[in-house]
Amino acid sequence: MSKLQAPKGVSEYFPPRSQYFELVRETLIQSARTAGYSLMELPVFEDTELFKRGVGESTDVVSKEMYTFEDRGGRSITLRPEGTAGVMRSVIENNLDKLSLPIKVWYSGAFFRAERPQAGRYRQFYQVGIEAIGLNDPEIDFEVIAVADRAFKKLGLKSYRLEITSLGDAQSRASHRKDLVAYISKLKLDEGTVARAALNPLRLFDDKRPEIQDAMKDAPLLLDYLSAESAESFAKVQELLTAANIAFTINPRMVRGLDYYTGTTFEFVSDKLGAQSGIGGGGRYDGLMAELGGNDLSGIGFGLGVDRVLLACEAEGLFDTSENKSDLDIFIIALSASEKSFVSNLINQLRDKGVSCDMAYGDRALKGAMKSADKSGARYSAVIGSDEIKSGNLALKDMKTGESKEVRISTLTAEFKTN
RNA sequence: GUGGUCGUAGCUCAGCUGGUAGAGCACUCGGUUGUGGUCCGAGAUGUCGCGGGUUCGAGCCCCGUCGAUCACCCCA
Repeated sequence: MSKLQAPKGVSEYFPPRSQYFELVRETLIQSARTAGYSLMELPVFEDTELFKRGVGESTDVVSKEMYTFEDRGGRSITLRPEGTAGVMRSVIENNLDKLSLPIKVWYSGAFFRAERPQAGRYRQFYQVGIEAIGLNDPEIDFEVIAVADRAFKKLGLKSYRLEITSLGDAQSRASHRKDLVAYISKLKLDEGTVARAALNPLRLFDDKRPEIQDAMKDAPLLLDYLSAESAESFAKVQELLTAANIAFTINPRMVRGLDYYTGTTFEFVSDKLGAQSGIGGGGRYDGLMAELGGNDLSGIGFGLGVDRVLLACEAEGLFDTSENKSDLDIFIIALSASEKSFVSNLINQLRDKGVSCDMAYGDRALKGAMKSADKSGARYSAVIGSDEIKSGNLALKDMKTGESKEVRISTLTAEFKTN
């Protein structure tokens, strides 16, 4: 008999670390809210067809990483491997694009990919993403990138870089692809690599093996094939980033794993994380909405990996784990069993008024109870015995300074109002 | 999916060439009458990931399995 354990490759967050997970996620979301994005809460499973058509059957994500199963009604269901396809489906289904454009939404939640796990690569992982749908303005491209960058800076992240490129429009890609395929056909490659190149020749740019990188050294770059329009738009995005003091490098060899990307494409990479270093990425996706049966609207968005951003923050030592972080205003101790119900009642009333508080449960001696007060991280503590109940006063002790002052129990709430 | 490394108390780890387990931190209690964080003392804790095998005997050897981890692949 084996003991129960979590399925392979899932990440779990519990105290005390969960507070940092929450902080990271909230900071990412807050940045989106600040820029006018609204919540989109979507199902974690969708019709398998959505991802096949949206993400692309040639991608690894769809061809070998999806959690697909049949439900009891015989439908093929897939646990969402990414967020954009679901958002587009919902936008189309609910006619959101009939309202004013762009539609700006954010989402947050769990995503699923059946990969071999590794630090920073989980089978269930968390993303915060935004989508701006309906307009193709370089200003929006800039906005999306800036929302991500602002969140990272707010968290205090420093050791990361932004890489951008443009995948151009359909015409740009078609003419480049022709030359690239011709170039690759002259290379001596192993079978698997040839197969990958056949699906998407751009993928070879991303191969980390030195011999492939060497072979691709002189390959034609998509950036050199950009149409005048695409080039102009890409230049504008760079101009806006520069003006906003957002450092970036142009990486003409950057490849994204999802097939729907077009135009401006970007990736945030931490250099503290080893192999799974992408902490977020995104890009424009012309044609995705039409492919899914909607109007032919352009869109751009990103997905940020909450797990990885957390890992990056920890690697940069941004969280002081030595300090007791807590929202508690006060921790109250009943001196003996006879005062326990009085204290229980008191903290219940304090909570009604919005004061966050806790009490010493169990039958610990005063010393032990003080220890739990200390560990709770509460700002103040108070002991209540028969004297306090008789006089109606208690000694409010500041846990940082050790000083205490007399306060009437009936007006205790007032002590915390100002905070 | 491919290859490598690892898996011992809640945590971090030690355990010599096989003789049935330890340290630090954390935890609980105490250092006389109602106040924590330092100090001192005492105490509890493990089916040594799981299942087989070799052996008189295995935490140490072999096989399998589960999980983690590193790289590839891929990506958040």
